[in-house]
Amino acid sequence: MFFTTKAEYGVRLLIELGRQGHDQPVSLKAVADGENLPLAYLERIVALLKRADLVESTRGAHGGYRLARPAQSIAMDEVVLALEGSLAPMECFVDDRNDDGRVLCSHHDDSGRGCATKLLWTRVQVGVLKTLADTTLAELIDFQTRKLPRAGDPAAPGPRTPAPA
Amino acid sequence: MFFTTKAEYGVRLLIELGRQGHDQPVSLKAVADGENLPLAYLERIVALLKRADLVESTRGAHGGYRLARPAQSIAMDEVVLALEGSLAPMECFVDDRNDDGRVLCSHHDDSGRGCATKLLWTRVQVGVLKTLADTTLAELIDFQTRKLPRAGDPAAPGPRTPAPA
DNA sequence: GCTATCCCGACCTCGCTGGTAGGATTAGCG
DNA sequence: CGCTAATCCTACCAGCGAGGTCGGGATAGC
Repeated sequence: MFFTTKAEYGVRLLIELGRQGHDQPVSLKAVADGENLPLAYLERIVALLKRADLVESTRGAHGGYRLARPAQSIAMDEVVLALEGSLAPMECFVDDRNDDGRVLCSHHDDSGRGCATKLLWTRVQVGVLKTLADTTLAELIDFQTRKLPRAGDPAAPGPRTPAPA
Repeated sequence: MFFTTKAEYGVRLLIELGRQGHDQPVSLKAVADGENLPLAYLERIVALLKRADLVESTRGAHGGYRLARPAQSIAMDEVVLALEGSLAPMECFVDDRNDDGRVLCSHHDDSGRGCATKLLWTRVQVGVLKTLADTTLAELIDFQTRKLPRAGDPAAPGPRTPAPA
């Protein structure tokens, strides 16, 4: 299991924000109802996105959230990093403070020499980061709206519709 | 955290087996001592590798394990899959039986339509699988022996050595 | 038969995930 | 000026899987 539900819920939240325009904020309750997610949990998730400056909020009645930048310029590596905290494939990748004597991997005690597994995990990590960085939020929004024509829109029967903006 | 210590320990075990020849089996105790890993835990890990036909065992005194195939033909996707069980980036990827009403993701209830996150996770999964499949055990063994000249071998000072073998 | 080794299942502890509870603050609106 | 809808914040909790231990059984060399 690579990612937790934080990433799943957070990405779906961003997609919902992106589907609405930037003109008016969207309340978390609306997203929670629409996506069938627990509201209280969503609150904690959106806080992560706000701290990463991916969304901005408006408090008070009729407040809510909206994207802080256009969806085209939001890459998923930034999103997942904000939601999951890190993308280390192995525990020893998180940081260097392995003060206690536990020998989870030889990356430290070997002092860099001959750690073959680190080569492998690094390759995987770089690949994942690249995959995420190559996917923008706009791409996901487009993928979704292309298939879900906004709940009650008898036109556009097939996936061949040219997306008339 | 993508992978658990099972993958880490299992890969290091395979590397140790590969560094020894195929002529005589290597006991788990030797590996556990050399890599400083808990023996009892290693036993359970090697069982996974054996079930996947990646190693073969010899029981009794002076028994042990050895690679079931040459290291060149062992790709890491097979190894990691055997050790971790699956490589699903998200819980709903594990299998399709989501009988209970939990709404972890919309992949199911949406019946395939409009699930943008699935697009993202699929991309990541495919990328990881490809990265792992492109790395063979022989490559890791080579990387390791090139830097650790078998504990007391003043030749081969730099990484430029042409790996005689 | 002794010992080294593989084999197997039960058990345990701990941290994290996923979520809830309850409130404080802020702002539109009549 | 309240009321209400919303963001914000902190503490709490249950379940589960990771990581490991333990004890014992089977098997083969000497």
